[in-house]
Amino acid sequence: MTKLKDIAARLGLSPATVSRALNGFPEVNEQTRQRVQAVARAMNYRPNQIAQKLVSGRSGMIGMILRSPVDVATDPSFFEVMAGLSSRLADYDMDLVFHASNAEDEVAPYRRLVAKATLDGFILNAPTVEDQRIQFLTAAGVPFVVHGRAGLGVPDYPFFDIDNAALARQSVALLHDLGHRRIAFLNGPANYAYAAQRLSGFQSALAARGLVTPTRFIRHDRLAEDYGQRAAATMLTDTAAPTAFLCASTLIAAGVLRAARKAGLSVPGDLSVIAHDDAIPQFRAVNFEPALTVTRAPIRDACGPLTDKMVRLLDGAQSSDLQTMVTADLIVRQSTGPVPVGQQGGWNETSVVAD
Amino acid sequence: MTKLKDIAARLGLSPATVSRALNGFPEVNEQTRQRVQAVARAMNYRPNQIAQKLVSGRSGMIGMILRSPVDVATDPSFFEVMAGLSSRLADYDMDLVFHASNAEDEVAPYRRLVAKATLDGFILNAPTVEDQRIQFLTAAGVPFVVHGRAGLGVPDYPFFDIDNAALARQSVALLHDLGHRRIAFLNGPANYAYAAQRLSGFQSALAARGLVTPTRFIRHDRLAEDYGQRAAATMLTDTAAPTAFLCASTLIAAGVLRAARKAGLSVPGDLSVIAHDDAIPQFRAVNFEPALTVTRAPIRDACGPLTDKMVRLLDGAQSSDLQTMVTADLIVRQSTGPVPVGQQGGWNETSVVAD
DNA sequence: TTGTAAGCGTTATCAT
DNA sequence: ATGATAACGCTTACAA
Repeated sequence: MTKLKDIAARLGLSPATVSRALNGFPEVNEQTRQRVQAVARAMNYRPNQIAQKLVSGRSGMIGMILRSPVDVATDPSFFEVMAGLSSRLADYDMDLVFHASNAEDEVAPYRRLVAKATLDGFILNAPTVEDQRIQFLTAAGVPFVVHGRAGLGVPDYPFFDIDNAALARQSVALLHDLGHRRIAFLNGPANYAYAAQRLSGFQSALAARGLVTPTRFIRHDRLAEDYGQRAAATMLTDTAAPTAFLCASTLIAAGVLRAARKAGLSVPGDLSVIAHDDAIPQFRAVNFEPALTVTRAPIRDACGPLTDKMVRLLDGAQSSDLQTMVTADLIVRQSTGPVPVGQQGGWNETSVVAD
Repeated sequence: MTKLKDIAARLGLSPATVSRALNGFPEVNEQTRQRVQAVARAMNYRPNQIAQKLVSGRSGMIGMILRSPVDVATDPSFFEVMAGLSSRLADYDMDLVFHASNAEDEVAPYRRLVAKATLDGFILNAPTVEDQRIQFLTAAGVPFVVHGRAGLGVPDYPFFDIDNAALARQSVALLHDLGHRRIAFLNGPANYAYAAQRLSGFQSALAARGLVTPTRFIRHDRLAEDYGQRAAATMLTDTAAPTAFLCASTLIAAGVLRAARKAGLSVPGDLSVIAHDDAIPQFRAVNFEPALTVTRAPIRDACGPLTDKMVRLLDGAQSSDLQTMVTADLIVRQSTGPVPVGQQGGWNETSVVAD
């Protein structure tokens, strides 16, 4: 391993000058800089990050912790996000450190890693409504950035999120404009913040239009195909069955389409289906039969912003300057259409009570 | 952050003594050690890993690189393994650094990270028959440990693997003893070493018993349910259909069971199914209907050994002392039974040629 | 514009 | 049994 001293010796310079030349300090002679850079390249010099870290006080390592059984099952995007983050961090010569927590205590690994003080910060995924990790890290004064956000309002930490409430509202608006009055909602697990946010948007959009959806037509579960199928199958047997389904993911929508097919219902003739699409490569909504109408916000778009926020946070930026909320695109395809004739009636308060 | 100097000052000792006391050097007075440890705990002292690393020349970081689209689809165990490894490494105060490579050049991230010289070594997953990464790291002289192994023989690097050839032989033996003569093999992707090894074991076991399986009954594809279903459905229409299926994973077996059901065949009455079971929580072979006969080797059992090997390798152990091959357990359940009467005939060479 | 020297927090080599 | 002191490879005042 060539070090600063070696290349200094080779050029008859001091290590300090070499360091300055390599790090773009303005005062060094342009000639010397050229020579230094040339020799550095020739000797295949790489700064020793450990040494750099010792003096800078930073480790250049960002932690990301998987909630072990939970995330794998509920968050198919986890991988995608990790891959994106690691490559973005690499642009800053930073690394992503991976750990896993078990169900018993999701905060434990944070406690351990914070105590070791080896990491510069954490990136959190899939926050829950009252996220323990956020509370711990806030109290500990450790820098972190959240992919998503807890609660319904604007929190006081850096985050990147899509406007989940708006996305539900957009979907309801589209369906309502098509004449639908009985809209079911197959949401994600209730403890996740995004699900709470979407539910809130869904409810407020309904209320604004004088609609109502009985609680038996609002479900919370893992983003899986069989959930979609089973829930839809059940709901479609109802005497006042939904004419439209809003799905938390394309996977769930796939299940709904399957249930519709089995029930002999055509989409969008008899039934409209809309979903939120995280644009995960495995499940391309365009390829659905029929092509799926979606709200779309590619999850990989979050990686760049999250990384930038992390870096800026470590450089001392204010949390309030590191908050981004993007709105999802509404892409109308073939799975949504006008409400079938004779199905224009809505649910009413009594059916809510009756539930 | 309390440092060595602080606690030394507090006790009127030198940092050196404190370091020795904390690191269990035999020469320090037992009294002093007690005092030092007490104060260290009281002051909540944590050694600065960066500083330790600078002097030791080690980073304490092990790299693991995901082959981006490929691994996610083909290797559902990747997560499980990463989680296991990270927690085992934590026992040694080491961390797992995650990166992702894209399809274009799977070696690129290794090149980059090796150049940075930040990591102590790499753990490789799912080696292919002629693994580029192994070739590169070997040439570069960088420590690595492989989960699995390339090729059919014993390589010259540290690895932990199951005996894939033996596993295929065990399965064939069981089926053959039950009278089966027409055994199909739904293997994993052909480029993976484990698939090549299993194929080799499969072929040799057949040969040893004077059996033959035409190539159209040996398939290679992703470990997915629909692969199992489609392949089985096709094969079962053959005039000399297989009486038994050997599947590379429980997922594939699930597909085969589905195909059998659709074809009106009972398992194990009309058809026997055996699979290899990596014991991934999502797909519990016991819960299959009927419960699946499997060769079983929990993938998480590899994490401890892999970590130990890595640590010992870094401590200078010989590669040849760091090679483990375990045999899978054969667990006979309800999906295998005697060959149906009238189906005892085997395939012959001509049907191979005819293929 | 460049060099000298101190320091980041440890561990290891000498002394004592 | 303990203490000085010198590393580890780099950055950064401060001097020149």
